[in-house]
Amino acid sequence: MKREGLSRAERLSRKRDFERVFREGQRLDLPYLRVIYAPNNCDRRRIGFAVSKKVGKAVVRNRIKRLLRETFRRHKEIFPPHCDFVFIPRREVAQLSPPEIARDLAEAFQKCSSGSS
RNA sequence: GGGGGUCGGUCGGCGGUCGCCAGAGGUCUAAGAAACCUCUGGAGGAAAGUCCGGGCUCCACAGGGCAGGGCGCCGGGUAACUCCCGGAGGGGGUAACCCCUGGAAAGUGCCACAGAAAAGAGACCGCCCUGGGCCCCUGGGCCUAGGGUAAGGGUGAAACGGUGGGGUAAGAGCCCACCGCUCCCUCCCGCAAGGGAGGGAGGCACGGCAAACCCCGCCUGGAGAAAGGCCGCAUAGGGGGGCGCUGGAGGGUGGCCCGCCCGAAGCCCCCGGGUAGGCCGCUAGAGCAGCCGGGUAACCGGCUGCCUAGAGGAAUGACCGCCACCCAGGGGAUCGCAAGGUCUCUUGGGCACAGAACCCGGCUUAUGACCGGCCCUCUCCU
RNA sequence: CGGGGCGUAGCGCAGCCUGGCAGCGCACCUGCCUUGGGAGCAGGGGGUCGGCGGUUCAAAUCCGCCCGCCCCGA
Repeated sequence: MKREGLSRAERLSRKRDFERVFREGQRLDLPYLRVIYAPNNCDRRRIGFAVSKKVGKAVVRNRIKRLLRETFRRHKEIFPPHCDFVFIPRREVAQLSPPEIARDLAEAFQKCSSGSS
């Protein structure tokens, strides 16, 4: 598999996958983004989106998903392995760039893992 | 040159790094899947809102009536339309041009406030006549009762033709002339809505609102791609209730009735329980481009060429560089008396609205900028 | 994909169907009462009727289009 690729196998596409993450997952909050993640039993990280219509029109929602997908694709190493992630963004995400989001997420995951260990 | 009207077109280009979706081919493999490689294709004029109209699919056929809903000058276009084109009448604008459209002499209803009166008119003030009383006194004034009067005043969005004359106690289409209006007839033009001309009748009746009920005419069965079809899995069987067992329960998707069809022994409802995975539908079509022909036009016909996203928790992207385009500031060159124009360099900023979810035709709404055609108007020069 | 509801004063709501006055409660302001406050009493101010058009003499109300919020069904 390509290191910086993002194929369909790396995405969540079933209602029951989403429901499992929401039910069993941990929360990670940024001012502009909430990530819920839970361990899965496959050998890779998978992502999914829950973007409310309140965030914006279809163009804005699509842009947010693309930015977050790009962030994940370029910086998979900062995410915990063997987990499913659901991103719940706020509208401010549309104004950010992938490196900024990656920096904030890396910091947050760092703090989270050091706090739990 | 300025302002305006109208019709149409375009959505930036090139390159780089890392990626996404679909299809085809290949590598690998016993085969398939996965993975990887190559090639090709990959958002819009509104893809939007979901406001109309169709196609398609299912409901036996999509049949009749009622209810409900929609539309409304005339003719044409179309698969169809509430859309489009052409015309008619009315209104607005100097004009190009734009906007509006059945019936109020079938009925019902409403027209607040103000005003005397608001719709088969109406007497508040005023004007006039008559009776009575009082006052100055051959005439009038004031008060009062009855009557006449729609010319004048004032109210209102709206007050039941206008001007002039006759007439009268005062007035009034009461009568007359002209203008306006209504109805009828004939002729001409037009498919028609309607227009024009001529003649006749009528003193004039018919206020407004149907985006109030309504009347008239026309259209309209229902649901929607989670339509629908195939495969797989499941439909175990627990509890309660109802109606039937042979001219018949019940069912066949929309409100009712009829009709029609299925249904001969079971069927229906509620609680509880189970399922919600894959494939097809899914993109070649009222298709797009060019040319020719018909038509004032919308549009139609013929020929040739082309294949142009099709998928899900959702692809068409992220970040750079260069060049275009627009705006603002500064520098230079040049034309000009000047305002300013043209070219060039540079700095900064801008480059909208918006993302296919079965497919088309429209409507509506959101939008930065550029390009082009035609037309109107004002100003200047020759 | 289909359907429904709401938007009126700072807040919560009537009025809309059947068109002419925009109203109610709480809150706010002023005065009285009280040593002061609260309560009470009396008086008062405040609304582009979500926006833009249209019909009408007249629109919160009727008819279009748009905006925002909320809720259903498959």
